[in-house]
Amino acid sequence: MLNHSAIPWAREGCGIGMRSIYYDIYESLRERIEGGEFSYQGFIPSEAKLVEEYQCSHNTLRKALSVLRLHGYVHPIQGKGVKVIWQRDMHARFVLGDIETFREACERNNISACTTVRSFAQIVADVHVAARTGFEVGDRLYRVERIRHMNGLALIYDINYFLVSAVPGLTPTIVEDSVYLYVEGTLGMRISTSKRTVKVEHVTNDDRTALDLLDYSMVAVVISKTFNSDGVHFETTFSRHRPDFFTFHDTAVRGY
Amino acid sequence: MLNHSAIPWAREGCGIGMRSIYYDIYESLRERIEGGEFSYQGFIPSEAKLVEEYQCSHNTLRKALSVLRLHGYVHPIQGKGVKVIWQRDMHARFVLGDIETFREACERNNISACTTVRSFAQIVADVHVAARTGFEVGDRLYRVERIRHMNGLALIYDINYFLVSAVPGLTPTIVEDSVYLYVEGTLGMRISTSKRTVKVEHVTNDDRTALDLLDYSMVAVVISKTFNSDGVHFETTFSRHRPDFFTFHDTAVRGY
DNA sequence: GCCGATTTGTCCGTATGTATC
DNA sequence: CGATACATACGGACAAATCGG
Repeated sequence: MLNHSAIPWAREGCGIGMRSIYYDIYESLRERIEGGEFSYQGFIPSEAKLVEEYQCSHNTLRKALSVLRLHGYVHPIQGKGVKVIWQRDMHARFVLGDIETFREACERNNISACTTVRSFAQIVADVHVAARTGFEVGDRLYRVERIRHMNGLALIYDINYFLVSAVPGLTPTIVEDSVYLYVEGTLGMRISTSKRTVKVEHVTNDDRTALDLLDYSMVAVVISKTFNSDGVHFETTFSRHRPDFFTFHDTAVRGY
Repeated sequence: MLNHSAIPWAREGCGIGMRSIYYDIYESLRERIEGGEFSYQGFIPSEAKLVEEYQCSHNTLRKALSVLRLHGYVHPIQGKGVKVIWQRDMHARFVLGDIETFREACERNNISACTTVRSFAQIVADVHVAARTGFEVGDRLYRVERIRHMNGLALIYDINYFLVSAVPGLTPTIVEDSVYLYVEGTLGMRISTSKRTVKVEHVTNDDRTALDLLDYSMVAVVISKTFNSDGVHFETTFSRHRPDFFTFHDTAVRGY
């Protein structure tokens, strides 16, 4: 079964899964919606019925519903019911945000993907780096450049900065595989919040040499600042995408 | 006082405000964080203390905290406390997403802003329009083109599609002022969920004539599908931004 | 290493308000 | 008006994580 989430740490097999009643109910209802049991613009059963069905409390079910709402699956209407507003997205070539990661999208489309490490170094943040990354001047950082390939095309150019004190023992080999597997698996670190910013920038000389850019003169840039379970900002990543392979999804909900 | 939210319907003066205890507490804590009472990486008072202070229940306070968390203000750590992870963003010229709208950003920077209507028409969705907007073939739609100016520069080119049955009586005059004021004020419609997609596209001939593009060859495009309080998809908007005046913010939280 | 105090996380049951039909 | 359904709020209970003695 698929886990539709672009947030790296939300993938299956990473870290400890969300074992809680409300999350299980959320996943169950999500699958029932995606499976077509409840159709677009239709209503799911009432809270009372679902409480009976899942044998849980009112509050627990409401928590599950609130997560469904935040992810854009349903829309509750006071006095009427909870309406389904999710539709399958037909023609998204490459989706970031709520949907899936680079690797997941590749797997789903049966596209061969691989990652190569362009550079790996330990640095100390100077004024310039600190301003760009949000770290403090003097912080020791790993600086990693990686290139994501799809079907032999270099399409994403990632520049990561990791706080050494939070992610000790990082190596080029680990980085070529999966940093999150190392961070959550070996180090046992939990990751929680990610603040992301999307911009559009002119291509740099590095972009030109790193990516298969055709004649594109600009790239989509996702700047992601990630916090671990201690609330420490331990990573900043600049993800530079060729425009035609870039899509970013987001759901905004009133009152949340 | 400022309401920092880019989601149009979350602005002050639109519709009925969020009058609830948990939301008042959320706003209070947000202001205390932004005001510097609690500093970055510091802890806010414990749940028990805040329950005492705000004279509310455990659960109500937790709801306020969950909203703070979803907005990227705090990070709770089990057994320790709730850590502040919000920092003031220094050098964002123009921010979309969680922060503010075009109009708000202009007001904040003391920049004169205005909107001009480029075209206004009623159409019936054909196969092409339906596929692009998510409406059904045959739906009657208002199609509106507007240009947002800052300091005399045409920087954003908005193409809106409104469902006529949901937003009857729309006129060019209303559209030049504020659609949301009309929709929420006059029609009394509540707006709830907005699904947004960010892409980067080549400039079109329309972009060239509508915007002051300098030598940019691409634009940032925000495609926004908005649902009203009945869960009906009533608007799709394509917002085409000059790249250097475009920033999109987002906060992703594990378990939500 | 253990224990107890503190703090957050989850869950339950209940009551009341508000909107829809 | 009453029945239904979602929204908010309260209070209590226990689990899990952290920290200090």
